[in-house]
Amino acid sequence: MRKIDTRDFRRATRATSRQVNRQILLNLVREHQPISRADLARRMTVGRGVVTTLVKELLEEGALYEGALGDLPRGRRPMMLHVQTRDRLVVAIDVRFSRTDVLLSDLGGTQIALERFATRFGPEELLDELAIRVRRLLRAHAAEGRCEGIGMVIPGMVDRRSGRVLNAPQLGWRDVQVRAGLATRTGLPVHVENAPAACALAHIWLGPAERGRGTGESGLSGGSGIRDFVYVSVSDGVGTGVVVNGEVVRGHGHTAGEFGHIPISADGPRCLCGSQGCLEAHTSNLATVARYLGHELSPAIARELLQRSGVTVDDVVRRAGDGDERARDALSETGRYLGIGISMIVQALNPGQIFVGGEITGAWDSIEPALRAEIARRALTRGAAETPLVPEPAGSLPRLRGAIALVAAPVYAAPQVG
Amino acid sequence: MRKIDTRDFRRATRATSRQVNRQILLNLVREHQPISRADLARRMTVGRGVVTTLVKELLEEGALYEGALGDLPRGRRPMMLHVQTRDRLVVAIDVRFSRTDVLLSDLGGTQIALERFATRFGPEELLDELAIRVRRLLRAHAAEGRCEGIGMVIPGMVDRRSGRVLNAPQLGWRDVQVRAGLATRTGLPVHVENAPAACALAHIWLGPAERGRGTGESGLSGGSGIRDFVYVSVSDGVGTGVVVNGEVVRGHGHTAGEFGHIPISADGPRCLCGSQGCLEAHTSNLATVARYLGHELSPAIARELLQRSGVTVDDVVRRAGDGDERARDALSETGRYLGIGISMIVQALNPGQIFVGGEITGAWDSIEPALRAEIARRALTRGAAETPLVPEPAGSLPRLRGAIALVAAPVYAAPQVG
DNA sequence: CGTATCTTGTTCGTTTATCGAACTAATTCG
DNA sequence: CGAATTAGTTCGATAAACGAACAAGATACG
Repeated sequence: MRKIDTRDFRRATRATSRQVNRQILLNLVREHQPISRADLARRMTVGRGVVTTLVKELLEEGALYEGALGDLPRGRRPMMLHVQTRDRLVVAIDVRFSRTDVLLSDLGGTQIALERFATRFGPEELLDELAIRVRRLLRAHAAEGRCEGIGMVIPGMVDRRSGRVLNAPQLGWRDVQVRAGLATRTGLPVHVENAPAACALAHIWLGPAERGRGTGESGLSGGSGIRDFVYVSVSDGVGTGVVVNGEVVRGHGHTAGEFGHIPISADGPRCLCGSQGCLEAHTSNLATVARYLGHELSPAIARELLQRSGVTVDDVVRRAGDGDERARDALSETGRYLGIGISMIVQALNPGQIFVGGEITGAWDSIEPALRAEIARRALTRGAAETPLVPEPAGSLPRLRGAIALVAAPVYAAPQVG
Repeated sequence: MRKIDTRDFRRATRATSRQVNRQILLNLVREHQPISRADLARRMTVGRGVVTTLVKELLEEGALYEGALGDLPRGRRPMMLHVQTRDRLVVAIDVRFSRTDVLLSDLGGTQIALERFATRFGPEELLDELAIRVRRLLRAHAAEGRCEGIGMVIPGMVDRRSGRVLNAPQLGWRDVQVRAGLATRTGLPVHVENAPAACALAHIWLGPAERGRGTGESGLSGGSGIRDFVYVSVSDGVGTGVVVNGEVVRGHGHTAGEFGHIPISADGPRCLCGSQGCLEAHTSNLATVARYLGHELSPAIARELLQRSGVTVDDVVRRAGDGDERARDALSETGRYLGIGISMIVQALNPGQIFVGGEITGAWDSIEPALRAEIARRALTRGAAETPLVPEPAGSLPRLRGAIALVAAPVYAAPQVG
């Protein structure tokens, strides 16, 4: 029931049908591999002849490969098909205040090599440094012809289409053309996105991060299958990625998902954004640590306090695990405030699932009860009250997975038609 | 960048290309009529031959008709095309606590006949009554073969796919199969939807209501062109319809858009939903009248108070227009609270436009300044702060227009592919 | 008035997709 | 070994876009 945009539509040409079916087939293999041609034909309710020609095309392009023969009780044994991810590489970049991560990975999310360095705050200097490291990384792994592109996530507002960073307060950037700068330096296609939005994208395309990571089999099983969910990222800031109908919502001015700055109390602590009582001011890592130290202060004062005390969120999480009651209470209170914010998301968008990412998920048993209680208390329906909550530990590098998804998504996405 | 749903996808068949192009063409005529075949070919960047065959098909189906010859400086004069709306009728039904409206209209939204009657709260009784009235209405206007379907809007949660009302507190309905009941009684296709979501749908497909309504030319110009917006309906309850990428968002459990029950104050008035300080508790018509009468009470008490005083929102709006300072202050305060709620919508979804519907728009000059100020104060970007606000008076029957859109949308929507 | 020019709309042969039936290949069962 | 069964390929039929040629209807200009 989508309206056709008469200013910007895509007409069906002779090749469109094939493109659509090709992409459906590719995704069926992705989510059901290993799978035979005959099985694909049955799932697509199409003759096996069509599958033969589509698969031949995809094999020639290197998008699929033939594996072993399958087993059947009777008849000829089928040739099993797989998606090719090993020879299709991605450079994922995560820029943050404290440091910048550069990861060489394959399209399935399997990590190959990870580098870290102190972020340079001048955009040109950072891009120069990144270009050098990307070239070196690709050469070191003989990956120069096999890299499909660069995905880059930024803590701030990004115009994904033009590849411009609109405003990243943590980096002090405003209106910076990142895509063109890095693309000309490296000769690779570059995708830039806001970090929480990219994390949500990773859950669409790569599924939730595995606990026992590093397995040979990739995480390319194709995500949770739920097409309406919200990813809540809790770290220095609090941001969200909103997914509706299998697509990330970016809004009219590329600033959708800024749930971090909705007010949840009229007289709460002052926030960096200038407002008061924002969700972020109550639930960021800074707020949690300040609360642990016995203060509910404005971030400017809290930041100073923290530097003096030297306590980090990871410390609070660890002490909670060791049974420190004050740490558990501080985290539980963060969970309660987070619940107030998330209950608004539930009422506004009725997502099928909510992912929570960040360091505090390390103390999920301190967070979850208060969070769940607050959502249940405010929900209007039983279904909304029971919206599944899924924690994602910061150790699984969700932002880098988001950067990978930026490159993977266009490879597997539905062609735009209409 | 949409992910293909491998559990529920639509494969491209031989007919798909044509269906897509047919629908694009239909929408181009809809939004640019009168328009010639040659113009359509240029806009679609396709040969005129394709347009000829597509148009022939649409003419035979009665979706288009040929009008007069156009004028050109040189060359053969083009035959102008129009969409057929006059001979394609719709029955629109708006069920509310106070009354039920039944409207016979055409696909373009031009009203033909309107009936009103007291709502019967038994679902079966109401459906019986509706079936009788629909049949009578169609016979009286010799429209029995020309009716495309029935659109019905409900104040409550609706599963649009199955046509069930999940929960409508105002009517006291729970789990009522409305669609099947009315379809078998009338023999017509029936579409059921939550009222604010339908109002949003009307803005997608019919555009904003005209001030000087009743003009011969229909409102089928095709909407505002903005594909991300929110419709906020303020009446007995406060609800919203959320539109992302030209499509209404319904959520995982069909309850998206319940912004009315997000909390905007911790110690605010108690709401009918059981919670406290909900947006609805601060901004519903009930709340506005109570505030005018000098109380900020829970709705249960307020309802009784109102019945004793006999004052309605329309009275408050009228008195504000006459210069009553107390009325203006009460409405301004409603605007301020509405601004708090809407600023959350702006931060969450960054819509390109916000429509406000309901009786209080009759005193827009009392509402708007406080509303605008609150949004600007909380917005994170200049673009968000300047999000256009568009009032829609209750007199333009937005809910009935929503019901019409329920029938019109599937006729013109993009075919689902992928 | 006659002719060149220009634009609209139709027709028709070419290419390329799905569709479906026939065919070959590989395997198990009796 | 032969019948039955399943996988995968091939090939002719059909229907769509594509593109060039053509007819129809209008103006401009001698």
